[in-house]
Amino acid sequence: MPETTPRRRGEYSKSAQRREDILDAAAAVFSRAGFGAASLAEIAERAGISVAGLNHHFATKTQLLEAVFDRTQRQAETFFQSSDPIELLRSAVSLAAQNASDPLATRFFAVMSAEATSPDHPAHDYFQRRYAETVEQVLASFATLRDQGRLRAEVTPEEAARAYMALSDGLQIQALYDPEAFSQPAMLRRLLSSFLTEPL
Amino acid sequence: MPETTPRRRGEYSKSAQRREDILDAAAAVFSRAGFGAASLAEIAERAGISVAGLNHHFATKTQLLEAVFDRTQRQAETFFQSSDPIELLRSAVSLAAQNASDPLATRFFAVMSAEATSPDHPAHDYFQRRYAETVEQVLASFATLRDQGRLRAEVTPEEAARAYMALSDGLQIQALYDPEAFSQPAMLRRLLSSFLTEPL
DNA sequence: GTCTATAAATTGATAGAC
DNA sequence: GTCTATCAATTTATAGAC
Repeated sequence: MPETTPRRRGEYSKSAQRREDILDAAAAVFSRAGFGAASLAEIAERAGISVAGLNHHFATKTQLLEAVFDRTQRQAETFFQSSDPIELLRSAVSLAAQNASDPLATRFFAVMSAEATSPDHPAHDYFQRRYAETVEQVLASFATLRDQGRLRAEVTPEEAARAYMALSDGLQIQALYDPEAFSQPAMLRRLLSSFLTEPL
Repeated sequence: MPETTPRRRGEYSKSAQRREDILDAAAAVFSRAGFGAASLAEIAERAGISVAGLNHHFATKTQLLEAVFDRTQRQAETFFQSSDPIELLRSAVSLAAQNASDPLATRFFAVMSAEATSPDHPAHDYFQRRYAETVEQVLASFATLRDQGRLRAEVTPEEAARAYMALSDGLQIQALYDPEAFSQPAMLRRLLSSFLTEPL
């Protein structure tokens, strides 16, 4: 990148790196304390910056939380792209494997999705929309499977969809309390298979 | 009760009622804010008492949280008493119905079980023990069902036990975001049935 | 962009009167 | 058993120097 560029060399990337550091620190503190009890002082300390410096990048605590969501959202978007329903279920199992290897991110979402059930929580609308969208998407996949005769007759597509989401959320909690007790992806794969006429 | 009793008439019951009021208020605030962000001032205000008066009944915030757990524990103990495994699963469905009618208590446990996955949370040991005990109990029931040939061969007792717990926890979150979308007990009953060789 | 200094409010908890 | 008054610590956010 030549020096004629308006932005001096390294300036942007250094600032962007600082932003990433802050978001890492914020995710860690939010996941442990929840939103309300998380302190900007601790986030700033973890990020190696002062509170005033932190407030320069993110003016308010809520904006900081939203920035953490935006980032993880961008990272997750690449995960569910296949249109083949079986492939999508396999992606879900892969996602469980990723969750098992990243307890911090797992706890962040577990804590936020629980406390954001309160209507006045800053992430309430985000999660309400997110759950509604996920139900729709997974439901569509199971509906396709049913039309192909690959869903067991005892289970409706909606039941399978809500069950998948509940199993995913619930197994993460269990794994956080006892990571050695079971394999999250293996358990999820076998339970999803129990809804199908063929193994996953 | 004659006046010669050391405890004056009505004194105990009034104090006990105040305690109940405080625990109600505490459960409401803890469920919305989590433990760390819950303020004693708000709890005291809801209970119609000063903060100092609150501290007279419960010396510390942690003791207050533990008292809320103790009470709900006592209330829930009467729920799972049957030794017949099918009856125990039916009790689980009834419990889901009760949860659906009490979103405040539901959110209290959802929020606490998520944030207590952090090892330094005041309720961490409580939930870790609670989850381990529940796995054991439900596992034993499904093992009995398997021995009786009432559990589908594709599902192991441990998978069924962890699935039940995950479904229970996960469906509660979904119901908190969209209470009208589905019937929690009906969904749980049908999903549990899908693990069995006979409808529940 | 990052800092020090500071504001204004709130925190959990205690002391002591009644 | 409940109160007022108070404590020291921490909270989010801002102002202004560099």
